[in-house]
Amino acid sequence: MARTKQQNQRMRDDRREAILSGAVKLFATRGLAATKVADIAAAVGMAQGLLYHYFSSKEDIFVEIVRRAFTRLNTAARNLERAPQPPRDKLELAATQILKDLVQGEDFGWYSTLISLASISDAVPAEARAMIGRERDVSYEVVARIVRAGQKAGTVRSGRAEDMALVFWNAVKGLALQKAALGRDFRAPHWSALTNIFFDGGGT
Amino acid sequence: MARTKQQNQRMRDDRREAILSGAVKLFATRGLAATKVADIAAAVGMAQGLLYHYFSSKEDIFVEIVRRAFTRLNTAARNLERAPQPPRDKLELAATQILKDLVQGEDFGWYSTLISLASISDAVPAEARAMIGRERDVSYEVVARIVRAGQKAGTVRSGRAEDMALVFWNAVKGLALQKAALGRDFRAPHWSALTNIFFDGGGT
DNA sequence: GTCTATATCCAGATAGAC
DNA sequence: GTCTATCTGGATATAGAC
Repeated sequence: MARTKQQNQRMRDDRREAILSGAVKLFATRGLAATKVADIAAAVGMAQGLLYHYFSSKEDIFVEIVRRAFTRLNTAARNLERAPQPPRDKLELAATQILKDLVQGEDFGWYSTLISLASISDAVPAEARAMIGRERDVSYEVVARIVRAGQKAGTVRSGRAEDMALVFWNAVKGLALQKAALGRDFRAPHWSALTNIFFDGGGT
Repeated sequence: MARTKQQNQRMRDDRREAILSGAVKLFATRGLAATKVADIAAAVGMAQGLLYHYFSSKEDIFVEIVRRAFTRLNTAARNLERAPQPPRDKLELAATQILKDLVQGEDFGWYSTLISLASISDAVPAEARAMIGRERDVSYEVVARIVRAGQKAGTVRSGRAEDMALVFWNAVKGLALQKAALGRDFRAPHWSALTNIFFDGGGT
């Protein structure tokens, strides 16, 4: 008997999913322009033309991935903010978690890298640019608020909270790029080298 | 009377120079693939075809710029290492100088961004890849050595020197990307947010 | 040295058979 | 839904006049 509408929709979604997740790494390592739709098709194992049954263009795929990247990153940031720990522990948790994701080759590094690339390029679809403009600051602000709370509690060093958040996220961004460049040769720093930005005292 | 060989060579070099410096910003903001030679020609104000009298291909221009980027960056790093200041002052000097270059829109940010992009992309000329492999570590090692000297002198916090160098340069790399993305909207952090990586105590 | 015009190639997107 | 074959546009690189 025929499949239901829901099942068909589900299969279609799964296929779109496969395309998206195959394309992330390609876009992150080569950029939008240098990634050929033939490469994406090869990565997911389908014919080139078939991609166009799921997405209307290469740029469409790209925009969808940028959307997804921000959704995940900003959701993670907001979850961190709502977590029960005291501010200092939240910052340590963020650092250790990010570093762990990075060495384990989870999505985080690819998404971060993709956003970094998309942010600087003029050669990116307008819709992606607009999204970046809207979502860009969320995670910076989350960390800055945690820092301020920690300063009030006396567990985070003094100084401009925004600046610390800026340096922290940019260090993370840089490390994600580094990981993308070096692959398995990447050696992550100890988490304390990152939290040094926030805390006095105690080395490794 | 006719120009001398030297004069002709000089004029040719100047022209090459103009092409290179026009192309840096384009490559850094759009990447190799998305930068058209027509864009470069427009930026320097010459006809598209004329570029090929000075460089044999777009990739050739790219490789030359990567070479130049490393030359400048690594020279600056080595000069820092040889400077007369004590280690702690060298690290402060590096942070303040880099941040100053970044806000003033000097070359540093573009070169840094270009190397970041070129490092992750598989879609880059083999010669550039090879150069990156050779030159990549120089500035990390310089900073790590300064950190170790500072630790010996008791002016830099304890912890793995390599990790601090890694976090420092990746924060710088991230900030350069941020500057590339935001342009004149970029607000640099206070230098102390960067040197927090190395030093205990005293916020801004 | 500099330009305009063009050959050539390659990649995105489409058509149409199965 | 999936494939192969093809159309089409655009960008690199070259040719050739001035």
